[in-house]
Formats: sequence, C-alpha cells, structure tokens
Amino acid sequence: MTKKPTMATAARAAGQKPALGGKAAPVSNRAMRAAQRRAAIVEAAMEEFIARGFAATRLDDIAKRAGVAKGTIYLHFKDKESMFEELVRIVIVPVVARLDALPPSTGSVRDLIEMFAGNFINEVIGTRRGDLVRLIVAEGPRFPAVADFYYREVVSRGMAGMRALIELGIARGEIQQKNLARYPQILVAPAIIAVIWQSLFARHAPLDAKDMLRVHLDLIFGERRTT
Amino acid sequence: MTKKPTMATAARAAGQKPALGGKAAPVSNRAMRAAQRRAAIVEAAMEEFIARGFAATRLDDIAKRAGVAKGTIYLHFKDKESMFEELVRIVIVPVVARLDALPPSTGSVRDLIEMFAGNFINEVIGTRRGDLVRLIVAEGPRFPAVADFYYREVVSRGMAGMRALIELGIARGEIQQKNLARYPQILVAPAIIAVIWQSLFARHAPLDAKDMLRVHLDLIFGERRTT
Amino acid sequence: MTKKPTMATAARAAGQKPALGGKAAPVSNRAMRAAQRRAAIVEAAMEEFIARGFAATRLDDIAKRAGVAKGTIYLHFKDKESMFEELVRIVIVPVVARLDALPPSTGSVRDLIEMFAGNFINEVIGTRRGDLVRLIVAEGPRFPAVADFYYREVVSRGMAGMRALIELGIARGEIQQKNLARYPQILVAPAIIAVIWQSLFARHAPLDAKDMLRVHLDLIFGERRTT
Amino acid sequence: MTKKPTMATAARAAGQKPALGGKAAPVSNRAMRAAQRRAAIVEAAMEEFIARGFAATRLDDIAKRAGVAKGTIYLHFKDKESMFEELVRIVIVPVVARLDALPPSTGSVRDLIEMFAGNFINEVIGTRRGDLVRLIVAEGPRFPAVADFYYREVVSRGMAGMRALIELGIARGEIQQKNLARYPQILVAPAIIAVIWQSLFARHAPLDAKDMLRVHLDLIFGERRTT
DNA sequence: AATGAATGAGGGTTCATTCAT
DNA sequence: TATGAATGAACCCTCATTCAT
Repeated sequence: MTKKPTMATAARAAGQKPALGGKAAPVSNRAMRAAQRRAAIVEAAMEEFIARGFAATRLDDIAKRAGVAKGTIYLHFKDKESMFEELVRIVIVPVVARLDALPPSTGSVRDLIEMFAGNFINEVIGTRRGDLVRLIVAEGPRFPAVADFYYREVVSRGMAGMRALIELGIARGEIQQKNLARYPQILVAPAIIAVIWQSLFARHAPLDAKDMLRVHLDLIFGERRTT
Repeated sequence: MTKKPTMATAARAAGQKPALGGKAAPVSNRAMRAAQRRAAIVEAAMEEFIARGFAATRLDDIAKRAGVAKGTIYLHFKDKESMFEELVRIVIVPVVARLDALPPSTGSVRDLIEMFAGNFINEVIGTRRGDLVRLIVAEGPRFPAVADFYYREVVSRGMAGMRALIELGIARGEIQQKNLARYPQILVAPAIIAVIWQSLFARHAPLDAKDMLRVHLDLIFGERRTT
Repeated sequence: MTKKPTMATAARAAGQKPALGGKAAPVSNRAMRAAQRRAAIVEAAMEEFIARGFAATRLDDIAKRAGVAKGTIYLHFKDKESMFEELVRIVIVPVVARLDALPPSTGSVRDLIEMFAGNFINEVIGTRRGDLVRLIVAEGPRFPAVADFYYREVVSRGMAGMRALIELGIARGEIQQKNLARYPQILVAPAIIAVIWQSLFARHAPLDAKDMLRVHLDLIFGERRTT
Repeated sequence: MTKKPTMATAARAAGQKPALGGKAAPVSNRAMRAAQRRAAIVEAAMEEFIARGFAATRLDDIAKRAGVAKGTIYLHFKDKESMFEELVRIVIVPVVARLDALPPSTGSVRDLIEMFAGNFINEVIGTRRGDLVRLIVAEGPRFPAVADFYYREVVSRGMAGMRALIELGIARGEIQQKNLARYPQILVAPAIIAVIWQSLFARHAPLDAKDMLRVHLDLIFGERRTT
C-alpha cells in the first residue's frame, strides 16, 4: 500500500534506524509509520507545489504521489493553505541549521565565499531547492507568513552572515569597496539570478553559473593571479 | 463607469483626442469604446494576476474591476490562459519599444548606465511593472510561451544592450574587468534583486535601491570622486 | 457583406424575378430584401437545426450561414423557440400544398401509390426533407406545438389520403386485405423506416429503398406479373 | 473502468433483500451503496435524457432526481457525453441478452412472431424503453458511437433474427412473398411506427398497436380463419 | 489511524437576447 | 431596418474538505 517513501530524509526524520537484528525487525510502531507518512506527504507536496504553484496543485496528486489517501493529509495538516506554510518551514529548517553550522573560517575570505558559492551551485542552482526559492518568490505575496518566515530564517540570517564576511574582507584588505558591507545583497545577487535563470531561460541560453560567480568575485576581490 | 484607462496605448490606438472645443465632443465612436473596454480589461487583469497569480485569479473579479460583464472578456480574449499570455505581451511591448529608442550616447558609459538605473528605479522597482517581472518569474515555468516571449523580447535584447555598453566601457577604460562582458547578468542582478526584495521583504527591511545600485556601479566602475 | 443566399427557393419565395432587361434591374425594394433575408434565415436555420438539433444549434451559426447579423434574426422571429416552430410550419406548408394538388387519378391505385412512392424516394428519403422528419421525431416531445402542427397538417391528411386510396383499391379489387383501410400507417411504415434508416444506419448497411417499397407493395397488391 | 451493473443487475449484485426479521437488517455495505447510487444515476439520467434530449438535459437535474450530489456523477462517468453513450449501452444490453435467449420454436412461425409482437407491445411501445428508441433516433446523428452500437447490438441482430424467421415461414409455406426475406425491415416497420406514434401523436389519435400489428401479420401470413 | 466515496461551492465558458448606433 | 458588441444567466466540471466505515 505505502509506496516508496522516496525520501531518505523523511525516514530519517522519523527516527527510523536500519534493523539491527535479523528478520526485518518490527521497527514499525504506530508513531513511526505516522512520521513516515507525514514525511512522504511533505516530500510529495513539495514536488507538486514546485511544479505547479500553490493554487494549481491538487491534493489528489499529492496524495497519489505520497502513496496515501487524500483524507490522510488532513490528519497531518489543517488545510491546503497551512500545509503549504508548514511545508516551507519544514523544508527550510534543515537548510538554516546547516548555515548556522559554519565551518571554522580558516583561510581567506574569498576562499570562504567561494566555498559557499560552490555549495550553492551544487545544491541549489538547478535543483529542487532552487525551485523552492522561485516558489517563495512566486507565492510570497499571497502568503505573507511564508515570506515573513523566509525572511526571518533565511534572508536576514544570510544577509547578516554575508555582511560579517564582507566586513572581515574589508578589515583584511581583501575587499576595497567599503560600502559593500551595507548591501550584502550585491554579493548574492548573481547567485539568485542564476537560480531564476536556470528555471526560466536555461533552455534558450544555458548559463555557466560557476564561471559567472567567479567573474563576480573577481569584481569584488580583484582578479586572481592564479586560477 | 470606465475607470482610469491607464493604458495610454489603448486610448491612442482608438484615436481619442482631448476635446478641443467646449461641449464635451462626441468622442465616443464604436471603435474607441471598444478600445477603452479592452484597455480596461487589460488593466484590470494585470492587477488581478499580479495580486493573486494566474490560477487564483477569477475572471469574475477581472470583469468587475474592469467594469464590464464577464462575457465581454471573451470578445477580446480566447480564454483565461491566452489572456494571460497576451497580457504580458501587451504590457511588455511598449517597454521594449522604449528600449529600442536608445538616446544618443553622449557622456560616459557610467552616466548612461546610471541613467538607465534611474529609470529602472523610478519606473520598475516598487511599481506594478516590477510586479510583472515577479509574475513572470512566478508563472514562467507553467507558461513557457510567456517565458519564451519575455526572454526573446526583453531579456536577450537587454543582455545584448548591456553587453555592448560594457564593451564600450572596457574600450574606454572605464571598466577594468574584461570578463564582465561575458556576464551582463552581473550588471543587472542587483536591480532585479531590488525588484523582488521590494515585493517580498520591503515590509521587514526597506531597501534603498538607489543607493544600492550606486554602490554596485562603484564596484564596477570604481568609486566616484564627486557625487 | 451579405453572402450567397444559397437558396434558390428563398429567392423565389421572396418574389424575386430574374432581371429581364440588362443592368441588374433595381428590383430590390425594401420589402423584397427583407423577404430574401427572412428566407435565407429560414434556410440556414433549417440546415443547422437538422444538423445539430434544437438545443445544440447556435443562433450565431444560423446568422453566419444566412449572411445576416445575429440581431436581424430577432426582427423576424420572437425567439429561438418560436423560430423553430415557425420554421417547421414554413418548410412543411409547401409540402402539404403539393399533397393537396393530387393529380387526377388515372390508372390503377397501385400505379398511383407507386408514383407517390417514387416521389417520396426522390424527394424525401436521404434528402434534407427526410432529415426534417427525423428532426420532428426528435424534438416533437419537447415541442408539442410542432408535433400538433405536423399531425394536423401532414400526418392526418396523409393518413386520410392513404385511407381513401386503400378503400379505392379495395373497391376495385386491387387490395384483398379489407382491414388495411383501418391502418394506413401500415402502408407508409416502410417508407418512414427508410427515412430513418438512411440517416442512422446507411453507413453500416445501405438500404435499397426503391426495391424495398416495391416488395412492400407486392405484399399489399400481390406480386406483379410484369415488372 | 466503469462496470456495467445495469440497474436491475446492480440492485441484485448488491444483494439487497427485504429485511426478513425485524430491525432493518444492516444490508448496506460499501459496494452495495455504490451500486445503488450508480443505478439511481443511470435511472435518473435515462428519464431526463428521454424527456429533454441530450443537450437540454442538465446534470443538476439528473443529480437531484437521483438523490446524489452533482460531483458524484463524475465518480461514475467521465463526462456528460460519455455518460450518455454508456447509458444507452447499459440499458440496451439486457434487452439484447433477452433476444439471444430465444425460446424454443415450437408451433408456427406466425405464432412465434405474434409472441414477439405481444412482447414488444407490452414492453416497448408506450414505455420508457420505447422512448429510448426515439431518443436514439433523435440523437443518433450527433452520437455516431450510439448509432453504431445500437446498429451492431440490436438492429443487425434483430434483422438477422427476423430474416431467419421469414425464411422459415417461406420454407414452411406460411409466407408466400419470397422477397420479404430481403427486407425484414418491412416486418418490423409497423412496430417501430407504433413506437413513434405513441410518443408523438397518441394524444391526437390513439393507436391500437395490437390490432394494427395483427392486421399487418394478416397481410404477410394471410388472414386467419379463427381469431 | 487510514481510507476514499461523497459533497457542493465555485469558476471558466457559452450563448440567447438586448440595445445603442 | 440592420448591426454586432455587450450582457449575464446558466451550465459543465473541478477539487478542497468531510465523514462513515
């Protein structure tokens, strides 16, 4: 009945552990199954919302994709709207968690930022997570709660982090433009643009995001001597 | 009854002229009324689509806002979907027309770009036109025709124009970063970000777009001595 | 603007005559033009009603086919429903007129009936007039006025005429079955069936109506010695 | 996809029985309720389509008559059109089934045919089943699938059966007219006419179908000595 | 807890009818 | 008189939500 929960994450979130003993241990108690189901719904809903937007997404499709009955969704979420809002929270929280776990800043500021950029390119641009950004841009105005949450949890923290890095860069003499610290948006703008570009225009004009970001960093830090 | 036709184009197309003599000239011939109606529908639809997105917009509301009957919409547009697609065209075409009418490039490249930026700030960021950009980002994936059109008419031309300017700047020695010509996106990225920021986060953290764009240009052209 | 009125009949009904002198005589006075228009509408409406049935026929299509504006229809008919009812009358009356103008009955009863059958085959079965019969069968229950009219003008007269013929045949010894006079329907039944068959099943199994009617007459009058 | 529980079949399949003991036995399992609903929809739709024709029938009315919500109809049928087509099938199939179950042909051909005629008079002429015939005549041209189905399942089989009987009659010397075998339509024509007559003209001129069919058989088999 | 059949409000679309020109 | 743009009631169909099992 239950179909491939697809989502490793989900299972993990549910606290499932690989059966240690033999014989497919009866790991599945009630609560766990419920958590799995919930995770499957979240996963499925995310896919559908990203693919079609909030209004055009049908609960029927979410249920089908999650391998549960339509009614089951209502055991986990009050209604479509609050499902959407919770969803964004659920998906974003682990992202934030990772941001918080900043690796110790060894090396130059530019190296640090390049590492960030590399991560971003691999894990956001052109991936489902990137589409989530677009989804928030798309639905934000109709879901102030979502926009607020996203601002609070991701944008404001991200901006603060970037600003700190920029200030460090300025202090170390890596960055000349002192005013840049007032607008960390400038630092991340090309990355955001890359995300949008990929989902709208990649077909017409593929964009080498990695190269673009490097050029952008050159603009800020000065061109590198060594590649 | 008819509300602010806003849409200069439509009124013009209808050949309307301000009544010169007294006596409220009988300006209303058939074609003109039709053009006014159409303009009212376009205007109303734009507002609604921007406010709610494609799927959540009701034709009933568009009709009400435009002051026409629901059936009237179907005299001008085949259905909701093609109305949306035509709408984007209708609103964007005059923008493109203006882009084509480039003013003679006197003065420095930076001056030219600053002029652009000024225009953009006044006429796009924080205006309905800006929301249109967000709308296209939001609905693009579900309306390839819209994304295609927008890419062809606006993005590709804009990129080409920016690239030409950048190359000019490089040739004149105003811009140091030669690679920038490969990615005009970098030049416009902060402006786009400003557009999005205004409609999503302005409430939480107002953004001084003008100042940010100036900082960004300083990054590219070097800081100005005189403001 | 006005397109080919198609309908010779219509023009005739309107009293139009071929211009005798040269120069396209100014035959068109108001009344005549109106009559032409009306005839064109009747013709067009008939085609559409037959092709689609009452409910599925659009006045728009009738107007287009008749080469008039939609509003014009309302100058001639109160509404769609009464148009339909009048239509049937208009089309049927000339048929009835012809029935009344019975040719002098020379020859045998069988010859007379065969002449009828021949006419019927040529002018009804498989023609638009035949479809009219099917239309009446189809819409009769929802248009009692139509059914009534058709019964009064066509069916009852036809039955009376047939009965008279049958009685004549019995009196002359051509027909043995005396009871047949009570059910003239039996005489015409195969002809009606042929009409229906042609429009429903001809594609699957073509029917040689002429031959079938001959066999039927043989049944009633006895087989002919000479063909 | 959809199963054909026909109506009678449906109720039976549901195993409903009059409660034997007191206390309204809990006869209602899920599947049964569904079958009942479906049957109610079929029944209601039939009534409405017969009364108003396809185009003029409103799903709202069908739902109301069937005692279900509008949406429920769509759980059983794809849309109005395919509902109509399936409906005809559902109602006709049991009729065909009965035709196939021919009783052993004892007695004369005439007796056999009179038995048929008697059945037809009781169960078709003037009943809802008769109206169905008229409905098919009415909508056939717009629903080729319906006409095709009806031809294949009812008409062609009926014609074949009648032809066989006629040939038997000829072989046994009951029927003189050898050519009749080529046109079994002649045999059934008066019965069909009776069906149509009843729904269109009965009000004006009641028709004694039984007597008419007897006269018709007399025409084919010769008049009976004994009544 | 989970199901999915049932509901019915709501929205896109059509089209008979009207009326200003 | 003729037009056809405009109207808005009505209809088919969808889909979020409920609830008996």
